[in-house]
Amino acid sequence: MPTPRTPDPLTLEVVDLIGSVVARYHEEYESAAAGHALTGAQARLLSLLSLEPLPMRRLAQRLKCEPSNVTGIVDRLEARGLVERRPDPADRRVKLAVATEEGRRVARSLQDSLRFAREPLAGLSEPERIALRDALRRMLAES
Amino acid sequence: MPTPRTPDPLTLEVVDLIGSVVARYHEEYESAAAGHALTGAQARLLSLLSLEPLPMRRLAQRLKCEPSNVTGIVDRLEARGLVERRPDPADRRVKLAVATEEGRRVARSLQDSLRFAREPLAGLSEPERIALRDALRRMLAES
DNA sequence: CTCAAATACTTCACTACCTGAAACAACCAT
DNA sequence: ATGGTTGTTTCAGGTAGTGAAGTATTTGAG
Repeated sequence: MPTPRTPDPLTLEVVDLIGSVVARYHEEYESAAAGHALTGAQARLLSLLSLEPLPMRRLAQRLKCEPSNVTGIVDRLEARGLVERRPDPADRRVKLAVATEEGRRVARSLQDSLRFAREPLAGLSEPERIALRDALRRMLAES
Repeated sequence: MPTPRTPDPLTLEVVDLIGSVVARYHEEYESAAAGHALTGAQARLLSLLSLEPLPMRRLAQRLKCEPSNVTGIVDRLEARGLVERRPDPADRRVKLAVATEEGRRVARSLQDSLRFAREPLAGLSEPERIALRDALRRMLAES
């Protein structure tokens, strides 16, 4: 019901800039993933697992997709020795996906190559970064 | 070669917030597209065509993918009457993809439902929006 | 305790997306 | 004229994603 008619040019420009940031972020993420012979989906899943093991079902929730889809992505990562399936001692229905040593190394290296929004941010002064942080926080607040 | 070791917590938080904005933007874009029975790729292509007809090759460049991929996406949009292929009078090799009347209507409706970064922006004052714009501009400047 | 419902995962069939190679037509420069 | 280049399509092959059906396990109601 809000969504003012005829948004002002300033707002339009900011929306456009955000679109550019999104596009740029994606490009860099995909290319960083490709640099490790991973697809975007594989990279996202592996990053999650580098923090902690997760049941397939939780992975699906985090990735906002169906569990049947996660099966395939984990299959492919498992075939490359980056991830393992382990039984959950507490519930024999669930399988924990856990990153292998190699998987964690790849995930770490991936993070390191994600320089976007680290380099560009270097061009901003501290007060500017604070202002940016606050603006982003407020944009995300109203969900 | 820059990429300072041990980035400060403020920078890390901003990077994280940008990640959230990107995720949110994508969710909303995909769901707006799905609301019109379009996939994300179809929606992006149709949006481009709603501005001007484009040769297949240009579409591939804009979408950053291979021309052979564009063929399929245009095929599916054409099957639904949202896009047409027209010969380019100036060069008989090229085919112009042009949005039909219906296609332009769908594209317009899609834009309207893309309220992200319009609603959230409403929470920011004008000086804040200007600061945000400048920060984004500078982030994108150094490519 | 028992057994029916719910939960976790996988498999299958299907569609979309995406790439790279090969084919074909049309253009263009020599 | 003709050989190289360009624009598009087709094809094979692989990943991503959904939804339905199937199996195993857990849980809860009686």
